[in-house]
Amino acid sequence: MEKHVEFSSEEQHPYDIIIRSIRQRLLNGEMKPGDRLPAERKLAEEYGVSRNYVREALKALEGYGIVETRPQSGTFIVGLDVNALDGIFADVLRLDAFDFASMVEMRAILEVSAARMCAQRRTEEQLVQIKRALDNYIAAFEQGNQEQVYSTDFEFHRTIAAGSGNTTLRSMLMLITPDILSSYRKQSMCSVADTKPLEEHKLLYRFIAEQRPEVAAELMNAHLEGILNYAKQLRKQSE
Amino acid sequence: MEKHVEFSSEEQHPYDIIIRSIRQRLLNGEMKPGDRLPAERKLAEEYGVSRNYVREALKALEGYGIVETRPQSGTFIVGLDVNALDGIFADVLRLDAFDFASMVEMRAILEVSAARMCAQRRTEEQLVQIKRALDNYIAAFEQGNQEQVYSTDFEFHRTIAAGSGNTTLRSMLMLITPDILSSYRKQSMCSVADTKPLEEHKLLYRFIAEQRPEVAAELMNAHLEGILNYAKQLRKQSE
DNA sequence: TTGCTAAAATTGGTTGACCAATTCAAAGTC
DNA sequence: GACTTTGAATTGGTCAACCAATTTTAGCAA
Repeated sequence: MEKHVEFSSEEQHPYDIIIRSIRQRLLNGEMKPGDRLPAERKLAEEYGVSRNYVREALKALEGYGIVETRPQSGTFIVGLDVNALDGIFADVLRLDAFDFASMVEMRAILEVSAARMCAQRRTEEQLVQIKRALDNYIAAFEQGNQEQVYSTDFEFHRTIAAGSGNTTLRSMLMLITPDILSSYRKQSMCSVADTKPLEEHKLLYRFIAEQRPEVAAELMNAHLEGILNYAKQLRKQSE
Repeated sequence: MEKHVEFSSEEQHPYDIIIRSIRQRLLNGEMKPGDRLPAERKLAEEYGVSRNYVREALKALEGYGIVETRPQSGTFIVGLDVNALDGIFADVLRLDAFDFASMVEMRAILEVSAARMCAQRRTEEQLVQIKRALDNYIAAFEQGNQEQVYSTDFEFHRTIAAGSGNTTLRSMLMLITPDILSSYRKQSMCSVADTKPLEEHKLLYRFIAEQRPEVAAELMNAHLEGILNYAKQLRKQSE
């Protein structure tokens, strides 16, 4: 293989190639759950890539629970059913291909749950932080700074997620929000001209302060409705 | 720094140290959103670690949308509000500390949504795959193989998530399920002796086949109720 | 002073080499 | 023959060095 050649957009990244290949070995029956897969050096040589890429790929697979790696011993396929494993593989390979419609839809589900749980369980300290985020949002609105509005809007929603008391929910929301934000920017959604979201944020804070879970959840749902409809349109278009 | 010293459980992994430090610089005001952070070599030298760890940490931060790295140019902090950025940092640092209660609670939220959406939108082909997973599950049950039951149960739920048509939902579920599964194993939950989940799976398949979203969602909720109660107990204990 | 050009320094991307822990099999012992 | 010992080979973990693209700077010309 040529040395020091950057990977053009046409050819796949070694990362993908390796993961796909390991998946193939599993489907072929060449390897079974529980087996130890070839050493990193071996894999690197087979695919004609550096060991770094192999390690990177294996690390990703480990993150998804497909393999376990024991130092100075080897990397092993976990003892799940082949079908189950293949399902995870499919997800790992597509993970960066989160389509926008799915993300937005998912955001709505998570945010509504977060609002409900936050109204139920928020501590006083968390409420203070939500209030602070709200104030920053209002200030950005009055200032008319579009970029600041995005940023503080994001922060407001994040504090609510934190107030849900569910660390997993919070992390998952964080996982998709940056992508969604950048999409908003491109499409110039949530213009600063529209004051409706501002009122909704204020009201949302009140419901959370008053600990009214269902009302808060409903309002959050309404708050994201515009975006949801947009997602539905996208879904229809792609059909 | 000593060479080739494995990191004991007491001292933190370089990965964490680097991320924490970058966060600190941001909070100090030493760096602002949009700034370029020091070169990888510089950071490596400062923290007395290898460049590998710096790159690993930066890659993680890039994955969470905190920084953007441009080849041969540098790594830049994205232009979000400082508060917003710090929120993400908190999540990145805690990500591997998904507490079990949160994960289980989250799983229930995701699975109920998945069941509903699956009943609405599943294609015929997806239905076939769900049926196949169900049959494997039943077979494992009759065979009395506990490990196989876990595995096929997991696969059944996965096919439903796939049938939801929402790739993000699917990926998120995949993200937490392995951890949950391993916890189940440790606690010997969902024993093969109990045939209730078996009946629920059969019924769930029927509702999805008949395209009855709300009933399917309700049943899924009931199906996970036992686990949810367990999570609530854990939450109370930790309070 | 201003604008342009080229070379030197800096950057992230990539690779090969080294390290200690583990594994495994052959030699040794009873 | 069964068990133990030992050392060589293999493993993942770590690090330093090299590469090409980019950025910065120094020099020169107008």
